[in-house]
Amino acid sequence: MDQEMKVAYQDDLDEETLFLVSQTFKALSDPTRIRILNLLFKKEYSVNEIAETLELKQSTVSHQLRFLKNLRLVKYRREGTTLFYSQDDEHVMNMLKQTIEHANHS
Amino acid sequence: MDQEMKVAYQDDLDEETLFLVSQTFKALSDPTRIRILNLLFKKEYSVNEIAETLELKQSTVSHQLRFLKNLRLVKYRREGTTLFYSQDDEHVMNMLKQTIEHANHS
DNA sequence: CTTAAATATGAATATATAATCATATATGAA
DNA sequence: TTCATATATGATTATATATTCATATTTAAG
Repeated sequence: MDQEMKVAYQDDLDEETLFLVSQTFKALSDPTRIRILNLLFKKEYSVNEIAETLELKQSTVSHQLRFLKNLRLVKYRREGTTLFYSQDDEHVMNMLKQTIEHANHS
Repeated sequence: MDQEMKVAYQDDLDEETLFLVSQTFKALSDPTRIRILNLLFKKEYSVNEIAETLELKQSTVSHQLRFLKNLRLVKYRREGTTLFYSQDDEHVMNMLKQTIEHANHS
């Protein structure tokens, strides 16, 4: 490896890490997604239940769930025509919980 | 308080919390800001040092530092015409460090 | 095979965001 | 005061994002 590249990168992050980290935090940077994940702390919810509870359009919830699903932050199980979504990443959910608590008593 | 409002809000977050939490994560959702904060793990840097190290425009760095400063994630001290920026939020920096490590061995 | 219910999807739109350029401001030295 | 250096700021532009509407798809029931 070239000496100059080493120097240039020694205090910087590689692209893959940067992408993964930024995507993870981006998932938690939108109020709607935070509200959805906050629901999923306690139990699983169907798409419609989330929409009703949070007073959001069904399509809004579905789009955001797809986003969260792609990042493997949520998973679902099917029961007939109903899909029950639940959390699927302990690390991220813990960060969210911590930050909510941090924000609450500040 | 109205019964209906209670019901609507019981599993939801209040607006202020939601704003604080989303802003915090938004700060960490941009690759450029992540790279800047990643530098500040080790030591303080001037604006120009950050720009040179990360090969960014001076104005880009300055804009992003203002963003991070507004959220009190960084602070600075002056030495002549030079401003040295450093980290100013342990909780957020720990989250970032954890997530970088998590991303690195995955 | 039709229908109803639940969910997903695509297109459109409005808004937010990041980077850049040009320039302003601030500090200290001469 | 003049100048050089470091940093900040405002305006512009390009891109990304979230929401919405309309409609498609999927599943199970009848």
